Amino acid sequence: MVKYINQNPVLVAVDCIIFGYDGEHLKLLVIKRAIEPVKNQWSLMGGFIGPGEDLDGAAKRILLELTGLHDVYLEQLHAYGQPDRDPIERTVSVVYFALIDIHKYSKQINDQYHAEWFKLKEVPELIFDHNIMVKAAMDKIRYQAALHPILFELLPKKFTIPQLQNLYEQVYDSPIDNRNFIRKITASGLLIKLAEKDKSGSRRGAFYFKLDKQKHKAQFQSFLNFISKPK
Amino acid sequence: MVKYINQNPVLVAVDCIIFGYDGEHLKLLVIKRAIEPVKNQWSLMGGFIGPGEDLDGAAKRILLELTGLHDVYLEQLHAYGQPDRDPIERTVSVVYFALIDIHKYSKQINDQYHAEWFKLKEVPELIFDHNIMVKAAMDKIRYQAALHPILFELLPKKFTIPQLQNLYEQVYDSPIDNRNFIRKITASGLLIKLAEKDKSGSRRGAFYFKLDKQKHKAQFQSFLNFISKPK
DNA sequence: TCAAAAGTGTTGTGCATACACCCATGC
DNA sequence: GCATGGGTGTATGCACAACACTTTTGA
Repeated sequence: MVKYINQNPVLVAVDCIIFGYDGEHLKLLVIKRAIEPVKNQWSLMGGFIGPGEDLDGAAKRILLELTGLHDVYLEQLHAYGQPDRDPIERTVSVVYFALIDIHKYSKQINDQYHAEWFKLKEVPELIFDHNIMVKAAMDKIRYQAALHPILFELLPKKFTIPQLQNLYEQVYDSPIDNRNFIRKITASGLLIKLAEKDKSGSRRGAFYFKLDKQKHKAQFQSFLNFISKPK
Repeated sequence: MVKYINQNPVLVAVDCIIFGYDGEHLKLLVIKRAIEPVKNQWSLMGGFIGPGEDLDGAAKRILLELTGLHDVYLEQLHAYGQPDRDPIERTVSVVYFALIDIHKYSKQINDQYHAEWFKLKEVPELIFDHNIMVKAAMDKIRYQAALHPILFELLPKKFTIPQLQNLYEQVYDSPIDNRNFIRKITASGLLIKLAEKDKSGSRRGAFYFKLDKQKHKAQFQSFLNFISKPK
């Protein structure tokens, strides 16, 4: 079989930055690395691409392995290729980020990885360039969420407006005026009010809403301006 | 030296999508591929990453080889990893797009590649998945240009408002109201009017402007809304 | 004087912001 | 009855879109 001559093959890994939201805090799922080097240090979940597997496929596989979840919101973030980013062997990493409904994740699925959720502000030191990747992912999510309704991917089927608002406040790490917030959200027409209330957070209870999936899909590409523009 | 076991190294290439604007049309620079397979077919300019070279570095090198230009606007677009995208050998391609001032490009620089500029609408069939990459790059540029002043990268130091407007019209393939356009542009404060006029396009002549580089840098990250929102 | 492109203002509308109080309920 | 969080309305200003005519000047 013919090959390109004089080229150095390298390893290609896919790493996944997995975000979740428990109703209070935005969280990141990281694992204790199982192999040398830096075994047992905190790391993003990742793996090498298999033969016959494309990048998206590898990301889905890795996510499935760790979380047991299919059909997750997954987006390619960036490729990292510093020659020395992995001290053992040259490895180019293609990084994806995922937004999952944390309630669908069950710790039992795969305990071999010693996975743990950390609040975003309390994420420990990660191996290699993984901290940089996480920062880039947060920047991208803030950018995207300001224009497109991606944060719903983090919520369960039923959620309340206060939960949603808190999520935005977590992502942007700043308070939001709730009258204006509600107006924007309702104006977008993305939510369907349910009869049921969540009474866990207050005496009065907050109405549950669900996402109008048709509209969500239809409006995903248009610019929605959920977030006040920074002056 | 220790290595990861049981992994298949693959080739990693960097391909560059190079845009230029000649004052009339948005154009793409492609080359006639020099090596088998599909030798002599139209292709993006690319190359394999060298040892000791990171991805951005490889992109810069490739761009320099073809155009002779340093300090070009260059942005990573996406990584492509379909197992069979290159029929010879598994190759993951990390794609960058570049916006250059076409006047700085001189064909003499490097004629071995048989490079040619094509109007965007007349780009020929390219090898492998390169057409898909170009489409993705255009989508991204439209997205970016609607919010951030990136298109100035395509213009020479001195340019006229009609040129600039035509560039936006090329990118979005639709006419723009020039009163509203001028208002937005001047309101942004990004342009500095020069005394000189370009008399080549009309009897009356159009004033040259240059970019206020301070403001351009400062405002690059903020949302500018240059383009009317699609309803 | 005419053709061809450059340049210029106004108005209406909708959207974003700022801001403070009442509501419902369980204890 | 009171404490806690949920929910609601209005006034103001700004930014955008729609729209047509005058200016300049070389031929």
